[in-house]
Amino acid sequence: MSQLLSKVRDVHLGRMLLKLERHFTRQVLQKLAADGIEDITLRHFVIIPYIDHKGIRAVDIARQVGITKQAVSKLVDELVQKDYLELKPDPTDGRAFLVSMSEKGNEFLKLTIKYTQQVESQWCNQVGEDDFKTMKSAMTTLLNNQTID
Amino acid sequence: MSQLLSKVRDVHLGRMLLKLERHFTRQVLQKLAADGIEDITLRHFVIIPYIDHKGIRAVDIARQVGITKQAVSKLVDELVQKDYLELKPDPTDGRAFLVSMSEKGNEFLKLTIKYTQQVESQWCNQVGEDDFKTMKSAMTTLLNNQTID
DNA sequence: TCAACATAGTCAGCTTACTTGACTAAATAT
DNA sequence: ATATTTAGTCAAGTAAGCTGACTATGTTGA
Repeated sequence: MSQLLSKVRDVHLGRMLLKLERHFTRQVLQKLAADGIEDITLRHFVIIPYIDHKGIRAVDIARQVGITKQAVSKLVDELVQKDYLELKPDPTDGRAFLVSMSEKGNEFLKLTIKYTQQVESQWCNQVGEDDFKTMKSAMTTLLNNQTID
Repeated sequence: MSQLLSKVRDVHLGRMLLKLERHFTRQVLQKLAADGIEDITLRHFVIIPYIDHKGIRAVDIARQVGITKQAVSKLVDELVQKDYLELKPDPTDGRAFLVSMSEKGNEFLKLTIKYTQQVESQWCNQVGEDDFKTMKSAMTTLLNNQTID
């Protein structure tokens, strides 16, 4: 029995993924906080990669991220209030708004990219470049194979 | 700018980890549900690997899992109520209880091990055995390197 | 061409999975 | 023996979503 148990402990991939994600997030947030950015969490960052200069509708963010439009609406609201995002009415649809980056948003984005990359290269050093690349490409394959939202 | 954005989208490891974890969990739960087990979530399963036949105190589970003793207490309560776990007073400490597996708990555990392994081998087939092994060992290294709770 | 349906976004309230804080009772340390 | 720490509980708060009901536009097909 205790052999079974130790198997679970070591092998359980879901748990490993969860722990790693938590750690990754924590590290990036620490770096951001060190720069005085504490009004944003990586939760907000979940929608940021889907926003470009052309503008995107909340519903389209929701679809791509895989969360409800209500959740997106809340995130966008918060980010607009904090001046990271801007809203413009969609000229082609009277119901919709186009979400785009503000000046401040672009600055934040650059910083975040820098920091996520820093954490990644730290991790890369820890496991070696070859293995890190293999890990990431395996993860990419898995993500592409299963239809995730 | 849009190049930067696409970089974030592709590269952001934290997001990949989160999505994969979500998918892994969902798949295992589906298999359990197909067996009629719907009163347990992988949230519960988070503490289960730390429980053995000798018994363990809630506080020690909390320390190892990295959540509060209150959260553990709630999880244990639920699992005791559903008959997966048993509690015995700790003979060496009048304040403490020892948490251990019940019959039903052991059955559930075996099933869960089977299913997590099934999902893993599915994933393994998708990326190839070599890459899968590399991925997992890289993840293990990363988890061991950072002091996670 | 207008009635029927679909879609974008909002508001409200629920849920999950924790957290922090305050407490009791037992153990340990000085 | 008294002070401090520790195990577990109770209560309330919080984060980050969800579902459901709604309004205001937009699209479609009989």
